[in-house]
This record gives sequence, structure tokens and C-alpha cells, in this order.
Amino acid sequence: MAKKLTSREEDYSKWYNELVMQADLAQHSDVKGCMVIKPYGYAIWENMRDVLDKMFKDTGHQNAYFPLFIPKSYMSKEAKHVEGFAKECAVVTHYRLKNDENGGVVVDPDAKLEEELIVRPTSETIIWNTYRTWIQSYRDLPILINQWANVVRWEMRTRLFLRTAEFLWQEGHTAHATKAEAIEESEKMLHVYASFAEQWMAMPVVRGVKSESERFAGAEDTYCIEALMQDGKALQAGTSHFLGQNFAKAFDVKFADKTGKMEHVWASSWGVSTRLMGALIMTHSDDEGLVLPPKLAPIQVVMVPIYKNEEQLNALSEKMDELSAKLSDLGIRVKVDLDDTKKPGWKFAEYELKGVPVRIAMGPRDLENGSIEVARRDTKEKQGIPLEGAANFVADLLNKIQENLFLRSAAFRTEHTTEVQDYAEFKEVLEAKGGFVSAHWDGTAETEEKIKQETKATIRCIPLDAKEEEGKCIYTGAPSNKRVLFAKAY
RNA sequence: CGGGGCGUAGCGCAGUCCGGUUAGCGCACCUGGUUUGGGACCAGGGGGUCGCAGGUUCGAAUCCUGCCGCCCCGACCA
Repeated sequence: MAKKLTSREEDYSKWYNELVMQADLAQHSDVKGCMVIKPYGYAIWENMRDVLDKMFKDTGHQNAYFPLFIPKSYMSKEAKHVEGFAKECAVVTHYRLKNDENGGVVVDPDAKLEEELIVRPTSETIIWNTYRTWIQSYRDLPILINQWANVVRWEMRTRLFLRTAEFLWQEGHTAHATKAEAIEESEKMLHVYASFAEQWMAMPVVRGVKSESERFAGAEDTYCIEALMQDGKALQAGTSHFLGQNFAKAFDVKFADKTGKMEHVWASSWGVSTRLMGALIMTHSDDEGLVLPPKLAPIQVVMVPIYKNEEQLNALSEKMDELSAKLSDLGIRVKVDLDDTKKPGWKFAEYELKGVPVRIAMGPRDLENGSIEVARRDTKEKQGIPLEGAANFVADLLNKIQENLFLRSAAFRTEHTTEVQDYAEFKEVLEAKGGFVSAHWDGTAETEEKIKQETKATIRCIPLDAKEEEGKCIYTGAPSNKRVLFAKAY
């Protein structure tokens, strides 16, 4: 019986949900809005995490860990911050249960907390409250810290990986002596995210800055990377914030500069989450299942034997182990699937569903000819090649697949990025084609809001590389000097 | 919070309108055998508080009342 996915064309949203569950990446948990990340999904996340962690360390950051719980009062110290997060905070009010007469448990009313604790939706407040005790002098700066953690945002509507009530992420929190340095840091990390997305996830992104209304609660500027999904909707894949002195002022974090003058510290924060999993899935996958870029695939090459009897299996197994060892020596993650309870056809379909980039099949014919069959997941092409030299061929093929996935999604994005001159055209493109729509905007939140109300499209970002260009706002006709990117977004 | 849908075996579902033997099907699972170049086949087998609580009835998965939970679409958001 074939597991058949709903096609993307038929129902993109359904396709995504089925894919996540059938490829064994995650499932809904018993708790509303929360997911269980299954081993195969978690393995992909671990790969992402490891690469990012190294990139952070290579740029001078260290890991640390701060509490899950934040005293309620901290949340209100930065006005915009509380406004942004208050509506989605989980609150801990008690610290103990007790048995009730029916054999169950109830919250012990005597165990009420003096001050409620917020389950962190992000850690700026608790971290800045801590930084106060770390920083006295310019000599204590900069502080370049990253934390891997889970956070909770009580979203009304959730989707596996894209928006869950609890999610895994990393959050960098840095403290600097000067404004320029803090800005430089937030821009630097944006570029770290962008190169991760492009070089590892094979996902092209637009680097930009958010408009005021899309800005992080408490930031002076929010930089972001925006990716385009196959259904023409944009996905914010990572953000990096220049926080100015907002949190330093809210938590009274000052340092003595070289002249002995006390000054508030400048800050940045930046994060990516398990949402990147959603981005990865939606960027490359097809109606047959997941398509993973080789650099992040838990299994890069799978080998499937085809045999009629035990002698054949033994002979194949020997050859496959040899090839497997050669591939491992080249640093390739390879699996030899000798499971006798599943037929080759089943395995082919299964590994396609799971997005394994390269499949090698080897049967009696190959034993005779000294050959193997190599199939690539991205194009579904199959070819026979000599066993001799196969390891290098496969290593090379993995690179080609990685490159092809990037080029393919880059071409899709180019195809789905449209410059428009007026509002009629804007609406038409949005409706008929979707994708990024590049248009002039008068720079006001009112216009942005009206366009959002009328079309559901928001300003994804003002691209960092937007060229100076005289134009008129598509909505109000007011002068504008650069184009911004609009899209319907996740 | 508005609209829709669903809750029956590990998963996916039928049965509910119109109450009536022992609650059924597909996949998965177990045993044996034949198979293996694109999701094999045959035979046998195990597995159920029908979401929860009340009620009506000789009898409830099915009717009534209340509750709970989840999913999808929208508003909100990374």
C-alpha cells in the first residue's frame, strides 16, 4: 500500500502537514500547540544546531544558560517589550500539587507564588538583569553570549515547526560599549544567518531590515532574512536586532568608559529557531516527500541490496560494506539497509519520502557487471556507474545536489519576485502569482497597515541592497527613494 | 476569539441519521511459508473503558444533556 501525499497543488498546507508526519519528523503532542520532534527530525535540527554553533563560536561567541522562568515584573520594565509579548505568555502561579479525594491531584492553593513567573518567550529581560551584575567598566565589554534553549509563546494557532507554542532556538545577547559596535554585531550575525541559510540549507534569502511595525518589541532596528516558499508565501527565517540602549536603560546596566563617565550599554540580540526546519522542508520538498540538502541530511547516502537468496545477499553485503567504508572515509554519512523484512521497492519509496539525497541500489546484475545504480533525490535521475571509483563519484554528486537545490530555489525566487509600478498591478501580481513584490512605499505605518488590510500582504523587509531609485508610493503616490519587498507571509 | 470538522485497536477510517447477535475494514503487529531491480502474496493469530460524565431504554458507539480534547480555515504572531 502506497503512502500517498496530498500534492502541493491540491492543498499546500495539507501537503506540508502530511509530509512532516509521514517523513517522521514530528507529530502533534498531547499538549495543544506543542509538538514531539521525532528522532529523524531532531537529527536534522542537530545538524543545523551544530553548524550554527560553530559559526557563532568562530565569530567569538560563547554559550551560556539562563533560567526558563522570568519574574513577572521583569517583563514590564521595557514598555514595548511587554506590549509585544504579554498576550502570549505562559504564567506559573503555584509551585506544588496535592492529592485530592478522588485520587487525582489539584493545585495546592497554599502554594501560591509571591510573584508569578513567566515562562520565557525570549530572554532579553532576565539576561539584561543579569548583565547588570557583570558589567562595570568598558573592560567588561563586549559580552558575546549565545544560549540554546526552548521558549514558549502561547500562539492562538500553531503549525508543526513553523509556529508552535514551545519551540527550540538559539538567542544571542550581546553587550557593547558603543552604538556602532552593537550595530556592527547585529549586522554581522544577520550575515552569519544568511550564509547558513544559503550555504547549508541551500535556501536563498533576502537580507533586509524590518519596517517599524514589523520590528521586534524593544528593538531600534530588526534585521532579517526572508525566504520564499514554494507556495509563494514568504517566511521570516531569522532575525537580528539592534536594541540600542533600551534594555540597558530598563535594567540600569551602565559602564564606566575610559574617561570614567557612566554610560548605558548598547545591545544586540539575534535568533533562529526550529522554524528553520519548516523553511527547509518547504523550500525543497516535492510531492514524493522530503528533499534534503546533502549538507544537512542525517543520512546522505543509503544503500539498498536487491537479492534472491542468502548467497547473493552476502556477496552484496560485502561489496556494500566496502563502498560504505570508502564513503565514510570521505566524511559521508551513509547507511546500508540490510533489513530483510522490507522489499527494495518499499525502501526506495521510504527513503524518497525521507529525502535521502543519494540512493545506491545493488543487485545480482551489478555483481556480475561490477556496477551500481545511483539515484539522486532532487531530480529523481538514475544511472548505472562502475563500482570502481564510485565513492568519489558519489561525493561529487552530493556537492552537485547541494548546488542544484540552491540554484533551483534561487531560480524559483527570481521567477517569483516582481517589480510593480502601481497598486492595481501590485494586487494583480499578489493574487495571480504570489511571491515577493517589489514596490515603492511612502515609509509610513498607516500605508503599510492599509495595504495589509486590503491585500493581506506585509512588508517583509527593506532589502539591504535596495538601490536608490526615485519613485512614487504605490498606495499614496508620495515620493519614495527605494523599493521594499511585500509578500503574504507565514 | 469567530467559522468548520473530528474524537471507535498503534495509525487511518466505516458504522451513528433510523438503538437490537460476539463493534467492523485497511495499514501496522505476531507465526509459518513463498517472494525480493519501484511501496509482495497466501494462510493463521493477537489487540477495543467506542473522548469523559450523567440521563432515557428491556437494550446505547448509535438518542438526550453537560463537559473535555484536538485538527483545519480566519484574526494574532518567529
